[in-house]
Amino acid sequence: MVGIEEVAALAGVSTATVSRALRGKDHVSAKAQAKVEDAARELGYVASSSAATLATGRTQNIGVVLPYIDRWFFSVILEAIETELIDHGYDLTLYNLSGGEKQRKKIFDELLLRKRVDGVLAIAVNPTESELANLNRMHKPIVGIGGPIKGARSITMDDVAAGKLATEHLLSLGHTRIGMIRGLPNADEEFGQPSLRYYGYAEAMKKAGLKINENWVAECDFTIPGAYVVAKQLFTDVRDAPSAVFCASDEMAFGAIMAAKDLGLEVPKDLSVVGIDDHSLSDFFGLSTIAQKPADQGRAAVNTLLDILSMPNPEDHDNVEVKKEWPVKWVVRAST
Amino acid sequence: MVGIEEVAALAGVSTATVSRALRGKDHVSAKAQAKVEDAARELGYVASSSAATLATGRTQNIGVVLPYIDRWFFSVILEAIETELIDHGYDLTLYNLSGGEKQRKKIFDELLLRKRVDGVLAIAVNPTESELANLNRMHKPIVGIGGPIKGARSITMDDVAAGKLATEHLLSLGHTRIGMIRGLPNADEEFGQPSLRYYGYAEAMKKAGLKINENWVAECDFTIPGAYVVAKQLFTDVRDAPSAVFCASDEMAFGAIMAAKDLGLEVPKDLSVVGIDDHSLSDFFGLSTIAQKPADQGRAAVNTLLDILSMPNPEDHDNVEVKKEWPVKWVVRAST
DNA sequence: AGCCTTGCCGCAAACTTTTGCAAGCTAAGC
DNA sequence: GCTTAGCTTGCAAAAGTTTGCGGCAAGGCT
Repeated sequence: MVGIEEVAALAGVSTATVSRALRGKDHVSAKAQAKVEDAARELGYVASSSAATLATGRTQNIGVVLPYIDRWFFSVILEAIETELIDHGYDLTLYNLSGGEKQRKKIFDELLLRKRVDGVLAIAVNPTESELANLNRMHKPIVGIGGPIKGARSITMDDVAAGKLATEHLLSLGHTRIGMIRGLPNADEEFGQPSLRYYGYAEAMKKAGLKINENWVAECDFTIPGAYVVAKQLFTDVRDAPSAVFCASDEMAFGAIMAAKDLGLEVPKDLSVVGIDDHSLSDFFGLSTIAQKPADQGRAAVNTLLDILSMPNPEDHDNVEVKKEWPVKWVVRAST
Repeated sequence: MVGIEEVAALAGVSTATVSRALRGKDHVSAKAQAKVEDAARELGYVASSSAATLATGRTQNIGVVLPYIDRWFFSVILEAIETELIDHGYDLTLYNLSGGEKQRKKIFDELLLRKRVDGVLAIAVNPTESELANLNRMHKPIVGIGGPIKGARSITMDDVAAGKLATEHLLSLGHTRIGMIRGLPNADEEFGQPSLRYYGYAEAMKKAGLKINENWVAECDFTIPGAYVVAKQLFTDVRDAPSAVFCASDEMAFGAIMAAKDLGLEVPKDLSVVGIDDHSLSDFFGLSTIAQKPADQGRAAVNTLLDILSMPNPEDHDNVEVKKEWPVKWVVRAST
């Protein structure tokens, strides 16, 4: 293949000058610059990134670790991260944890340490202490999204506060018969979001002096069909049904709204529904919800990580703010 | 950082032996093997992939190019590809084309050519001749999914046949008043799926001796809300509404089903609906559809690409079957 | 005219691993 | 005991780029 030497020969300069010219470094005269650019274009030269990595120690590549891709939150965030990284001249290599414990071990103990990435973005993944120690040893900074990583920077919303906020919104509308559709507590979410959002709900109810009716709290996975089934049960109990329901995610709320419709209930006349996420379909369903803007979170995480990487000496890394609490925003629509 | 020399020193062998032992190559005695493994473990050594790439010319990394991530077809396929690649010891680096023409040029003319990937998987992306020529020049094989790439291997379903099949299903049920919700013809899909599926519909109608009623063909984007709006119009025209509708995608079909419900129509009594995809929610909606199994397509594409890469001399690459027509499968549920 | 400064450029080392080749060792066969 | 075959091992070159350092040229100043 055509290497830097061929370009140097054609341009009549040394490889050092070619390297400097092509990366826009100082100390290259305008005419040398032009000659090199012409030669490179003519030969169709592009530098080998492995050789560049070897020489510089920088890969210009970020590893992204996440448990799912085919879910709203994750795919939105991934798309945003990818675009932001490309804009900054970085590549993205993807590690999906869906392959179980063995695969996770391989990813953390080998793949991320092989000088293939400069840093790591962990989305809703909580590294163990030893995983974190390994990354530290290799000077690979990590930034978390969707859950606070102990000892690392992370961008994450306060799930308890969000649950509380959503519930208080319903309370402020005068509701007292408030139910909740929450995630399965044993779901393999690494940070226990299913429970956190429930705690917020419980807290708000308690503060308002209301007791929680256990018949009004249902558990299911974070999907439309899951919520549809439990919601139908929840609303069927005519003599004692909630007048409002807080769903731990927007997709659950969609299921709840569809269930209500199928039972002949009108939203919000007979039933108010709120969710958390501001999913792309929430507008369509007229769902009042708490926006967590995953794309913005993703971009913020990228920039935090790139800030860390731009610090020349690793000991400065700790000067970066350890935890950014992500602001959430109310979006009130027709469902309340 | 700890390199291969430290390991060699600790194990009391040469770096050559360390390299061979750690990669399970022949000609290493059992005791040397053990010593090396112990030393490597003790030092926490993992080989630098850039140095390995430089020496071998193989990156063990595949570039995946796609236009969207946050869409059902793409996220499902991506998840499947990632898992399959990891299983085969490959990494995946992701290139998202959402950044416009400039970004696309950068990706094809630089990023993919830098010896950072061994091959390319293009999902619903149709490379130009010059993009393809560049990849060829660099001996980077490419395999396409979701559309036939001229001059390269691809895994793709026959969209015309699928459209025909779906329409014939409705015909076989006795329907004659068959409408279609199709994609916008100017949508920036690279292979014109929106039109292809319509052609299949048109063909089937013609074959059955039926004329297409232009009032029964609506255009919208490939989303639930988009289809909901046009479906509502389609079904409202009481004196002359279709009795069945073929939707170019399952998500459109969901929108159509919801619109029908909101108009008080019963599916399938008053209206039959079919889609294409077998989306994860299709079961929930009881939608009859044509399954295209994107995860299987993704895995098949990975294996095709890896087959090509395993051939020692590039001229053999052409012996790989040029185009695999992907089989589609009927899934009949309650909507017809 | 000579000296100094400034700016440009090239030499060569360095980054870390893989692998062809040759050499060394062991064991078996005569 | 010697030869030979065959396995194991080490040496050193090679992969392609970046970059510190020193050299050189040109231009300005005295």
